[in-house]
Amino acid sequence: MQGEHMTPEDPAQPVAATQEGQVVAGGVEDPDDPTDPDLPDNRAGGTEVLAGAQPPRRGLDRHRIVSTAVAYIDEHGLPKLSMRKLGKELGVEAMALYRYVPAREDLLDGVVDMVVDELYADPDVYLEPRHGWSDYLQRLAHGVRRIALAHPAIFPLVATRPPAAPWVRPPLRSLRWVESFLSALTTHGFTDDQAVVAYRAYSSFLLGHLLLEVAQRGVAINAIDDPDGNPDASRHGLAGYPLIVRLEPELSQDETVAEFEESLENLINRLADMLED
Amino acid sequence: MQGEHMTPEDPAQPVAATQEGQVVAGGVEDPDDPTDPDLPDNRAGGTEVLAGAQPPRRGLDRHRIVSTAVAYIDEHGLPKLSMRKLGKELGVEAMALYRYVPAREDLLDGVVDMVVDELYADPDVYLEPRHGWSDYLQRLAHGVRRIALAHPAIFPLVATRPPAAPWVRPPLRSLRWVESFLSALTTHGFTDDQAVVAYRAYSSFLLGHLLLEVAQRGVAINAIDDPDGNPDASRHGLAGYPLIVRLEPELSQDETVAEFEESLENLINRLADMLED
DNA sequence: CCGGGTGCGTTTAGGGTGTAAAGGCCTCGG
DNA sequence: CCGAGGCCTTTACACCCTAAACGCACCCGG
Repeated sequence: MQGEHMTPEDPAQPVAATQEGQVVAGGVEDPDDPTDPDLPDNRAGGTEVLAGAQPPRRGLDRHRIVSTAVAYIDEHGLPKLSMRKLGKELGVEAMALYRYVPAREDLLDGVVDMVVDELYADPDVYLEPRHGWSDYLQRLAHGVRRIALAHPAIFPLVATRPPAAPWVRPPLRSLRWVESFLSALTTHGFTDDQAVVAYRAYSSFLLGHLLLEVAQRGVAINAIDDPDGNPDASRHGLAGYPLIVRLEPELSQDETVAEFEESLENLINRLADMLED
Repeated sequence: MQGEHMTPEDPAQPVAATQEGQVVAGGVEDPDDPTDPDLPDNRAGGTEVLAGAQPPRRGLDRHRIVSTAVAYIDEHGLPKLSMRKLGKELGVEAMALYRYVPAREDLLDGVVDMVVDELYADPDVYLEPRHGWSDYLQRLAHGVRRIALAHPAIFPLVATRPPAAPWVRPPLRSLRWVESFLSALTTHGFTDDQAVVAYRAYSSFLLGHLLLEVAQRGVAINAIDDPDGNPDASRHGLAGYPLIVRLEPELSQDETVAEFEESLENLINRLADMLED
């Protein structure tokens, strides 16, 4: 769009300048932007975490259960997951799962943890900052975004589920990443207080943006899955909302990539300003 | 995601002390900051959205059902709500509800809508900007925050549930507020594009921040509700995280009010800058 | 006055869910 | 060879959502 100031601090930005700008005419919303580098389909390295052995082997263990649950939720959505279905998926009776998983709630915790742990397998995200703190934040944000887009049905759980360390405000799932974050900042000029402030601002921005993005994506996907949604049906009671009607082209445009980039950059700039004071 | 706040029928009550309220000590501070103006207990005026007739009258209608559901979720948490329980609450069999509510999912939509509609009853939030656009944004943000804090167990639904107009990106629940937002900005110097950009940035900031805040609040409340949480248990595997341990005082401090204020102000400044270019 | 709708709540029923408890099978170590 | 676990299945219970049929009380036109 317009003003596009990258952080001058680090020319080796992991993400090239977003210059998609081109939009499919007719206001049609195609959620799969082929230029979005965080979309799973556009990822180069085939990082298939789930080693789907097609024949339902007889070896049952917690990891296999949880990863099957992840795949099942990815495919059918969270509400469809039940112990019985998951058992069937594994060629086993529901009760067998209870030898490895104490309860359904616990299973969901495991699902969240496993998905969050995909960050460790992401070659573009470093646990330790190698090219400065702002590069670190950029990479981490895109890594988390990749996870969100890869598991849109699971990501809301990350935000909703009670966290591991309740006394961390705001709480995030992975203590290891909190530690990594704080370390990256405190070793790069941030005071303790500044690092904590930065952590709060960063995590709430990231969560909010991705949750919204995933929600709208889920809707689009649901619409495909469940094609009773007449496209004109949503336009029904729009009589009283002239501005929404007028701005429909802009509103229905998928600017999530650009908006994400811009907000992230702004946040980082804000943190940089904080550093100078 | 448990809630413990009563419906604000009687705001004159000071901090509500739960009967089983053995206060859990430990690192978690008291989440009820008596200086936070958005907390329901610190609110002055009476916002009696829920007309709760104490005796279970025989008149059944959709509004009464939904508002009872809101109260029930506020008190017992979302997972405890079932048609049977809600029926019992209303002195009626579960199936009776189906004359007014097509299904449970629909009921939850109604719950979200009712909670969002509390904005209209908020005397401090104007549908039209009276003191400039930035005052409008401030008031709106605090109004939404008040709702989130009044219904911590319900607010995650607002973010999670598929929206009314899927083609609005990002989608928010209330078309009326989207319209109001766009109107406020476009009549105060914003171009159409700028207004849409502002809408995106604003809504994702607000959602992210409040979701995080409500989640951490829910945790603290859960700890009271369900006192199996040994305060030392959270400190279990903290051996490998020296920074978290060192920054524990800062991290466990409840800075949500200040952080909210600061982020909101920063966002508004950013929008103001956009206006000048 | 009456008799049939009509609105509203209840009963019944069927399939689904989480999970506690007990029962079978099969493979090991002594 | 035999007992002991480990691993999975069976059974059972309580609860869930909801479709369908049923009663009951009212109202309203004849």
